[in-house]
Amino acid sequence: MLKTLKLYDTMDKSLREISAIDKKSVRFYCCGPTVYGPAHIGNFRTFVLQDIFRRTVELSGQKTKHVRNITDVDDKTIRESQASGQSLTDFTKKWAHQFHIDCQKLNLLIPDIEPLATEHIPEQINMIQTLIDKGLAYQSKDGSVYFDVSEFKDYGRLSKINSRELKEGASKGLNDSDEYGKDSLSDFALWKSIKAEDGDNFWESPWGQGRPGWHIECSAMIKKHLGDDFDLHSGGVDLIFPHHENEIAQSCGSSGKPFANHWFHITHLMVDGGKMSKSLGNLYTISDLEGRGYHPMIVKYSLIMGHYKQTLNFTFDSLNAAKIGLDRLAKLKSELIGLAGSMPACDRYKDFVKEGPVNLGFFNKAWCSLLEDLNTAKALGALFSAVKELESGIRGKTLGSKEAGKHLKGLLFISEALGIKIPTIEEQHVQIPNKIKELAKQRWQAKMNKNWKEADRLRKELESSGWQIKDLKDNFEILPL
RNA sequence: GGCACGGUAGCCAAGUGGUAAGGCCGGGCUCUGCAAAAGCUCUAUUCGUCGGUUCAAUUCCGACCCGUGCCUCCA
Repeated sequence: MLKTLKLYDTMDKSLREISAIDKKSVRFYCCGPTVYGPAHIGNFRTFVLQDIFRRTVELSGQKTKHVRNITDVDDKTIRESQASGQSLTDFTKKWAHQFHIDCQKLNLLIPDIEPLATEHIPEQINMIQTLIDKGLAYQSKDGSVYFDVSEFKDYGRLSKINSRELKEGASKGLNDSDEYGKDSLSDFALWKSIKAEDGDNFWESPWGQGRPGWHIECSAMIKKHLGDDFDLHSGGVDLIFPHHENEIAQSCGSSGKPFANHWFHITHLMVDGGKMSKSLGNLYTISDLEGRGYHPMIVKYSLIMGHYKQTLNFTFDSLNAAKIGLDRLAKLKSELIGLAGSMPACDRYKDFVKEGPVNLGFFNKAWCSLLEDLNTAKALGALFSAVKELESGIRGKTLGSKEAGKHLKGLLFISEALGIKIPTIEEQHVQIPNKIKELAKQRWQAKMNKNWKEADRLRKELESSGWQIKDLKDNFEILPL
């Protein structure tokens, strides 16, 4: 019998089991990126956790339906596309493509559906019309449409904010209520009437030309692809208010039915103990870190070193720790393969989904940690306790071939659950130029002749070319520095 | 001001009403022409501060100090 994932629910403030409402598949929605530039590692912390959520659910034996949108129209995409001289479509396509490349580098599973906001304008208009018909929304003089928060009693339930506090908010003067003519400060835009600076970026609607508000995009896409009520909705903590609160108001308001059954929010990433921001120069993208020599898998590893409900402090020290940790896993994997004689028949994500978490051996504790509120930090701790055991078993030659095979499978299972690709030593092997090989051979000769001076000189020369020599018992290895 | 979360070794980070996972760094030792690698091993009497409850608190309660997030379009 398989165990089920228990996950914290922002709405209930408690751990709840994940199970499909329709008994068939866990339908979940992730607020995806707004494509106006490259996503940074903070964004990816969220996407990585959503990916691990899906993997854990699937590996524990449940099917999923994964929808993650792309927001390809909003103030920023319009502004930036104009600045770049490209059409909104060309511009957002470019950045959506970059996003997909980064996702692939991070070994994220591809969602079943990845809807674009601009391809769901009719659905959004329909929902807005329903809200107007139900008396939950109104049109202002300029043709914009607003949600009337005072008409929706449950408003603030997710974010635990009541309407009075909203009005007393400390974000003085930052709203554009004057510009758009809202009745109340807490009302939010469903449809924004066209403004001069929008250029060609507008759609026809019953209320004139304009474009949808941010929140309605998600509500409409969820309704279309997942239905009125579905299993889980997720995103970064900053989306709790107002984005998700507003989605609830729109969706429940228009359908009269429940919305997401479970809310999963991932806490922000910090850099060197502080907030990430462009102005501080501590906002990193996957490409930035690749440029500094950190493989995306190292970045991914460092993003799961803490529990998702906790702010995680990203530092280069932790990146280096991640790199070394990954190397250690790679070495163990190679050694286990060697001992077992072959890779297990079942070694890919799909195989594991079919087979489930059986015979995890030492890795069982790590898997259980994931089932306990996706505790990746604890899982990593348990993973390395297992690594330690196996390393000592390998050294002491107490680990048999059959045992090695079993543990290898456990290791592969847990790395699939985390979505961490462990390269084998062989896979890590890099092309060594012939010139370097020749120099290394010469150094070995010199060493054999006990010509230490010459051997050291050659090693220095190799090092200055970026290669390191590691002497073994009766031969040597060449490694990149 | 309101709401929420957090402060655990040099760094990152789990955890629990009964006396602190794991990783990185660092130290010692073995090995070694040297170096690296590899192996062995050590590293928080203590969990922001001060009180309270308790046989027992880092873990529960209160106060305070510090940090972080959100408070209308930021993952």
